[in-house]
Amino acid sequence: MAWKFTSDKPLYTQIAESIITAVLSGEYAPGEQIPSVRQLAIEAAVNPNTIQHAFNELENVGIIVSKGTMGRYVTEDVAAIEKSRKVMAEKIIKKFLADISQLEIPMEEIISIIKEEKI
Amino acid sequence: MAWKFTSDKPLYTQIAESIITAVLSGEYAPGEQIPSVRQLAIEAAVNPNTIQHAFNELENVGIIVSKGTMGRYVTEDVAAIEKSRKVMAEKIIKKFLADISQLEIPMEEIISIIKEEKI
Amino acid sequence: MAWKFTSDKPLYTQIAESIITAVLSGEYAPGEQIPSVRQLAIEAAVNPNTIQHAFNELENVGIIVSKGTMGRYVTEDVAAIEKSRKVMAEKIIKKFLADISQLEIPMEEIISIIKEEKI
Amino acid sequence: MAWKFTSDKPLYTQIAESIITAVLSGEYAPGEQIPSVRQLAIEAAVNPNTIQHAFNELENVGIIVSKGTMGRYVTEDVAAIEKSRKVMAEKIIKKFLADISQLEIPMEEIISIIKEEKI
DNA sequence: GTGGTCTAGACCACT
DNA sequence: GTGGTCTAGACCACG
Repeated sequence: MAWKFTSDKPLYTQIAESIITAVLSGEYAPGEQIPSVRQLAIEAAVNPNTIQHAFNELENVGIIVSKGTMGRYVTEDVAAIEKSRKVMAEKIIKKFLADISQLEIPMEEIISIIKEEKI
Repeated sequence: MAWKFTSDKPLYTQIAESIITAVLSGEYAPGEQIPSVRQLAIEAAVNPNTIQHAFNELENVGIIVSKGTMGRYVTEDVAAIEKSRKVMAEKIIKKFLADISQLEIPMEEIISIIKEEKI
Repeated sequence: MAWKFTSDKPLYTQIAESIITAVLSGEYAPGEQIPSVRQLAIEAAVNPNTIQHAFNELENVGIIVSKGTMGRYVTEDVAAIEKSRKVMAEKIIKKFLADISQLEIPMEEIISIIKEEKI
Repeated sequence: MAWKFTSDKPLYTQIAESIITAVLSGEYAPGEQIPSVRQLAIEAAVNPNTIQHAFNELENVGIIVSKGTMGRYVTEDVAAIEKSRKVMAEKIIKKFLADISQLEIPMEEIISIIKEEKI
């Protein structure tokens, strides 16, 4: 896990996103235990409260589940993970389209720029 | 100008974006005078300082120029406007790609979703 | 007289400076009558008040003298003109040195840049 | 930091310039944390908003960066600092030449005056 | 009436 | 305690 932070988003959001990425990419498998708050806090060199906040977000989304004193685990519900992926994708794409449409640029041009950038 | 605000972004940002849109779409022509701070404040039902803040951002970008007591005007430098459009588009697209790439979704799928949404 | 205005300084200052330049360059000779407020206002396409304001500044500096209903004239006191030139030069240079010294750039470099720019 | 203000320029400009000077002279090192808005406000005996305004200018120039609730820092990008120095120098020199050229004083004389003043 | 600056004071999110 | 946003209200220079 690479812990690099920017300042355009809250820390806890960035941490949550990192973990989501790890789950979606399979780095954290379904049902696998997630490192503890304290351990992650040390790893990422942030305040434990921040990790806690990130975990709360992830539980709300349903990507991780807390088993009380036994720690937190990636949900075993693979469908839930896939659904999260879709929901997030739609959210991001919707925001993107809302933003970009203000610029009055033809759709084909946008797509061609995307393809270029992606190379 | 429709003045509907959300709470996910600062007011002054949303106002600045509205004006940018108006300029890029040609609603405000190059060299045209822009409504005064106080007038926009009333229209948008916000504090004049907030409008001023928005205008400052636009001046930094170079889209509008202040002529002191004679009011504010859309820049006559059409190239500057076009450049702003490009710069902003790249910024938005870059952010989008950074966000979406975390989800590990194949590029073709992303583009097809974009096309669908856009319809 | 070329009447182009920028917005970084008040109009009346720019007009006063234009007239000073005309005097210092000899375009307006010592003792020569200066165009009337109304005439200059039309020429420069500005409000007569603005010209008036500029004239006041110039009278304070002593570069022009009012002869009541007979109009305004460039002072015949050539020494006064020369003195104005020096005073203004020193003022400008002082401000320049104050500004540039903040940047901690060696003097020789500054002078060499000036010489380059001037070419 | 000596907090003496004149009234020919806005407070926030003077504050911004003070900080720039501190950065360019190395008093504030790259990556170093800058005193908080509130603290500077007390030190300089001005309203926090005024400090904030000054900081905004500096962020636009790229000399300082905000890390959200973790405070503001001098940019670690030394090249950015050097670039700012150059850009500002050119701006000041350009303005100076524009001002001084109106007085129709030979270049050599100007330079000699500068050298004298500087002594 | 126009832009611009400044103050005082409040509220919010984040750590 | 940190930055950030917003309001309300005041004052100034300019035309």
